[in-house]
Order: sequence, then structure tokens, then C-alpha cells
Amino acid sequence: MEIRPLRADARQNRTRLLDAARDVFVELGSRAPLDEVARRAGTGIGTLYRHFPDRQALQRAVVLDALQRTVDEARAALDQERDPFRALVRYMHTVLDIRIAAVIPALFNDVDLEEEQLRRVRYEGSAVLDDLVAAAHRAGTLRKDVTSADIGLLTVRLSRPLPGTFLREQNDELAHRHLDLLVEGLRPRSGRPVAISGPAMSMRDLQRLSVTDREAAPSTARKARGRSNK
Amino acid sequence: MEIRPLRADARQNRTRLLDAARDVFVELGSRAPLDEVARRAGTGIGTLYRHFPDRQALQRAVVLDALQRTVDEARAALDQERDPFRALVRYMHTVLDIRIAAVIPALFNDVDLEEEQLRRVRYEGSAVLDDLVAAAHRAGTLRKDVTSADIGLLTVRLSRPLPGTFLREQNDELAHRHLDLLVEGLRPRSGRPVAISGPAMSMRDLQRLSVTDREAAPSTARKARGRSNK
DNA sequence: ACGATCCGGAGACAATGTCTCCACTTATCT
DNA sequence: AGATAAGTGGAGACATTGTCTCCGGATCGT
Repeated sequence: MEIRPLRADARQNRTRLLDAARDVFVELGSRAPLDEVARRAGTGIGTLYRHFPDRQALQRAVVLDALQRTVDEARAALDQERDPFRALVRYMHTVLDIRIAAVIPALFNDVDLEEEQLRRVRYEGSAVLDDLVAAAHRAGTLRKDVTSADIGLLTVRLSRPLPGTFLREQNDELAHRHLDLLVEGLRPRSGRPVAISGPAMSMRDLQRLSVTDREAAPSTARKARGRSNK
Repeated sequence: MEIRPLRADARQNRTRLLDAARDVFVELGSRAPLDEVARRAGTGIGTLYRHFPDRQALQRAVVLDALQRTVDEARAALDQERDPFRALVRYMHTVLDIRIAAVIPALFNDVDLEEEQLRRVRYEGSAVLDDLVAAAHRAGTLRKDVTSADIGLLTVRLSRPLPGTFLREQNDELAHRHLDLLVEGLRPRSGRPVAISGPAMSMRDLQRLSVTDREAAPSTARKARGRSNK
């Protein structure tokens, strides 16, 4: 590892490449052509390869960067907001902005999340989200049956850009709009509590689960689900 | 055009290929290897190409099939459910099951949605969703500021499989769980109405928007494939 | 039983993506 | 300003991946 500081222009290029890579991976998937990344960053492909020896190194750097920023923001929300529910909502909006919840999914199969450094930041991320949720639970402003994994997964669903040729700005607006809508469903209901179905997991459950199962079930048979509208 | 009915085994293979293709496109994206589709369908690659002359034909068939089933189910929901809100919720759950809202996004850039037959079914789909939403609005059981485009886009967000090595069944359960959660946010609030941000669009707005954006690039209706742009 | 119909998958071909190499440019220091 | 180390860009050799044809053989329907 080089410890010598980068030249000013080199540092800027590195940052630009990271930003461009994040967008490209989110929009085009983990196997998007790196030419495109270089193009958006306004550099040559050679420069990209100088900073990141191969595709995987770039992907790793992108994830680490986004994760770190998310953790920082989560802590800020927890510290600065008086109302825990507000802190949680602020956290979710920020996550949309950082696009972390879109990046990780996109790169999930290509980046080794168990690698030491990533593992550590991921752990911090889970912990702070657990704290946010727990605080809101204690305050009684968040439905008791909503778990931290729900929050995490919901931000994933909201983060991913909608297909079609939406402009990016429009996409972002819609994501925040839908988050607003969702947030209303997170509050406890005064009247009858309508039960929600499915597995209630914590962030820890979620991580354990992702790591553990590594076999593919080739069962393609589809069964009709007997569904009553609850 | 062949009108002669297919041999029984051929018909079954065709159906299997369609189902497999839908899953593969959703999971692996529109450019997923067709070998994988054949493998999951339990047929050879040659069989795939006999039924669908090229990738685009397969994609188109997948979308048409899913769309048609969705429209049918939407009509059934509208007819059979007494409570309009229940009808809407049932519709959304069904959409998750059919995975239409995951298929269309995945194939958005590869299938020409303006092609006559698709256009017609899509139009029907929008119309019936508009009806569902309008009915719920009239009944006062759906927030007035929630539009049909919101419903459509939200099902898209919920439909797409979460990354990681979730088993498919688990993925489905989570999608329905999160839909349950979301639904609570769709109901009108008795107390203060918390405003939601962002553009409020109808399905029509949505379609118009997607189409106009497309004009920028030359629409490849049925041309040679080899394109090199950038 | 016996055409007609359909299947399977090896492999030639085409498209796409990876990454190196090095002549050239730019930042930084004195 | 001059010297020089640091950084850049992109053409192109190479590798990987996906497309689609072809035809001997299996299977269906009558």
C-alpha cells in the first residue's frame, strides 16, 4: 500500500471515478462497462485502471465509500434529532440520497462483504440502524412490529432507480415521495392494529442469512399462493 | 404465420420456456444468457430458438403474457371485491405474484412497448388500474393524494427481488410483508394529513413520459441487432 | 408402425469487455 | 523557469461471453 499522498489532480480524478462508478453500477449493473465509468468521470480508461487495479477493486472502493458515509450520517441523525422517529425518517431520506441501498444490492454478488474492513463498517451500520429503530420503538412512535431489517430492506426497494427513461432528478423525487407515503404506514395505528405478514427480522438476522445460504434451489415450479387480503 | 396447433410436447415446452424466461430476466436482467433460460426450462437451447427466433421475440412474449394475466386479474378484482380498497390491495398482491412489475422494468429497454399488441394491453392495464384507484378514492378509503402512478410504481419497487442469496420464497414473503406495511400508509389519516412531496402523476402521465423520452433514441422495431454507438 | 414434428447441444461466429503499454501532459519543488 | 517525478489517455492484443445454426436422432399422433 502506498502511503505517499496523491497529487492534487490525481486525487480529484479518483473521487470523480468513484462517483461515476457508483452511478454507473446502480444504473447499469455490476458488470457495466468500465469505459462508461471513465467516460462519465471525464478521464481515460487508463486512469481508471491506474487507480483501481481491476473491476473488483473499484467495486469494493465504491461500496466502502458509500457505507462509511451512511454510517456517519446515521450517527449524526441519532445525535442531532430530538424525536427518534424524525431521526429515523431523516436517516431513510439520507440513505436515498447516498444511494447506498442501491449500490450494495447492485454489487452484492461481486464484492466480498466478509472482507475485514467492509465487515467492520457493515457491522457499525447495522448497529446504528438498530439503535435508531429501538429508540423509535421506545418512544412509541414506530410500529412495534416493524423491525430494523424492514427499514433496511425498504430503503433498498425505494433506492433502486425506476426503469424507463426517467431523468435522474425525477427518479429521486419519486423515491422521496414514495418514502413519504411509506412513512405513514410505519406509525402505530390508533384504531385496530392491522397485522402484517411475513418474517420479522432484525438486521443481524438479515446479515447472518445472507452469508449462510449459498446453495441454489433449482425448484422452478410455481405454486399459486392462497391469499386472503387480511 | 403458422396457425396449425403445436404438438402437445411442443406446447408444454413453450410454456416452460416462457416461465423460465420470466424468472431469469427478473433475476439476471434482460441480457441474461439464454442458455440459462433453456436450462431452467429443462430444454435444449435449440428448442428455445425454434420457439422464439431471437432474444427480442422471447422478451416480447414474456411481457405480453404477464401483462395479459395482470389485466385479467385486475378486472376480476374490480368485479369480485365489494370494497374498492380491498380490490386495490388484492390487485397489488396479485401483481407481486405475477411479477409483471418486475418483468416490464427489466425488459424496458429491450422490448418495443409501442408495438401494436403490447400497446393495446398496456392501455387496458392502465385504464383498469385507474378505475381501481378512482373507485377507492370515491369510497374515501384511499388517500386522495395517492395517484394510480404511485400505485403502479410502488408495485414495481416491491416486485423486484432483493439481492443477496435469499431463497425465492423468502423474497416473495418479504415483498408481501412490505406491501402490507405500505398499505397502511395509503389509507387516509384521521388526524392531520401529512403532505407528501414529489410529482403526483396518473398512469397516463407516466406512459406519456416514458414514450416521449424515448423519441431521443431511434426506436429499433425489428432491425438488425449489431449496433455500436456510445 | 411410420411419417411428421420436434428436440438437443456442439461449435463456428460475432460481440463485448479487460487490461497493458508507453508517448505525452501536468503538477510540484527549488 | 527548469527539472523531474507523477499522472494521463486510448489504441489494440487478448480473453470472455453470448448468439444462433445445423442435423442426427428422439418422440408424438394417427
